[in-house]
Amino acid sequence: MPDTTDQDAALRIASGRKPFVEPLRLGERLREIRLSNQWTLEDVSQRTGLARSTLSKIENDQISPTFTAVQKLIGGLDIDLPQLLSPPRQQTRTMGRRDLTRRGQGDLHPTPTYEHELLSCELAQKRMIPFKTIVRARAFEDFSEWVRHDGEEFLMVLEGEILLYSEFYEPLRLECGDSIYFDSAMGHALVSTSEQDAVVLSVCTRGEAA
Amino acid sequence: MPDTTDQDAALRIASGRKPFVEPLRLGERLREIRLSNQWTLEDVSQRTGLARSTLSKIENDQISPTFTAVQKLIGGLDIDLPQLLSPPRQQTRTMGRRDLTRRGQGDLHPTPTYEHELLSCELAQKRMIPFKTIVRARAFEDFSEWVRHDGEEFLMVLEGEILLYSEFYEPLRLECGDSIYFDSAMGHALVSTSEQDAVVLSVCTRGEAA
DNA sequence: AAAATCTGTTTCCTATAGTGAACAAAAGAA
DNA sequence: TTCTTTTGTTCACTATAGGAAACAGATTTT
Repeated sequence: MPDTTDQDAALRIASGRKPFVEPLRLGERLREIRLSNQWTLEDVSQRTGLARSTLSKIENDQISPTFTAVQKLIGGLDIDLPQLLSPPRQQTRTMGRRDLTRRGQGDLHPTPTYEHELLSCELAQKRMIPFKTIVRARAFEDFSEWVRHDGEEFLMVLEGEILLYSEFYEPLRLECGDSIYFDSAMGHALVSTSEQDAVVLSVCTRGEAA
Repeated sequence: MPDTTDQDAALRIASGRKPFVEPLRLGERLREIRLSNQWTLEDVSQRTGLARSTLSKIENDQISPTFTAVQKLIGGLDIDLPQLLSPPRQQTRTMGRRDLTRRGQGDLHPTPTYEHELLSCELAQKRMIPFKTIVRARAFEDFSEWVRHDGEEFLMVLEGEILLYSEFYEPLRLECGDSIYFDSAMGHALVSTSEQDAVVLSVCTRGEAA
């Protein structure tokens, strides 16, 4: 055995890393999730493909689920593993915030091509950025280059009609009520094709998932 | 089963979460960690308390380790679980995806109180879930309990007029064009107050920040 | 009320994860 | 070379996880 081991052990202890993993009451957590969604064991069974009995045993810590079982769990319950393992539910579960924006009362940010109206802009630390945009541009040439930003964007046409130019696709005609979801790192640009300027509602993601 | 469940189910389906979890080459990852530390199977056995043979089988994907085994692994190797599971760091910097939904062409998911039309539901693994909802409910009593789900929600009234009931606030009247952003873990419920059923556009966040 | 349906638990049984020993291949040590 | 020692894999066996069905308690129906 190489010396590495001892040294690593020493470092590990020195680092103050918890030498033991806490019990991790997985069963407890599972039941918590199940009940909070008001699911019965049968429901969860349907979702995960695991037998009722198995689920019962897991919840009562009578068995230690196989990793494949855990995968079925997180898949079926549509949660991710950290969520399943983080019983510390006291996680400053930010909840209760609210930000109202009356029609036309958003923050205006005009540009040559667009006129943005930022919605819900009093709320910081949010994971989505909603805004209403009046599309002034009338031709693709109005843009000096692609609009491009990290994350994803959802967009619905509220008024008028637009042409969505994008880096990897042919231009797409969108009419009132149509919507589209796309990766906003892909270059994109909107132009109005209707008589009056078109109006679209957009929502972008912000920040980055780990 | 309360309405909550239906909506959650709808959202889950809409989210396009892959029904199966990918292989998750845990064995490969384990070997990677082991070799990078220049440990032998015996070393790891010492550290984790698992048998050499067991470790070998895990590395070769011949067995699916028990959750207790996984705990021994992360404890003994002094790593945390995400570390053990995040070898697929090749995270395709997804860009270029696109999903168009023409007006009225979304997936319908009716419930007693709402009629959801899921938008952009062909795209899996997205960070937002957009949907258009016809609000059928006419009174708060139509709900058996609060609608509630993790994450945040943005909402804009497209047609009609609604009353937004929420757990921590007084009911709020929203008219066409008004929008609001709130933590959706806070109980909430919408009712139409206009002649015809109101229509709102909602976007929810999904997934969990680590 | 009884009957029928659900809930969660428990009882088998089988499928499989985990262990120790045997194994073959490689690496030193003589 | 030959004899050890150490590597990883494979075998045989035991321990245990997972599933079908039976179970009892609660709830709903009739």
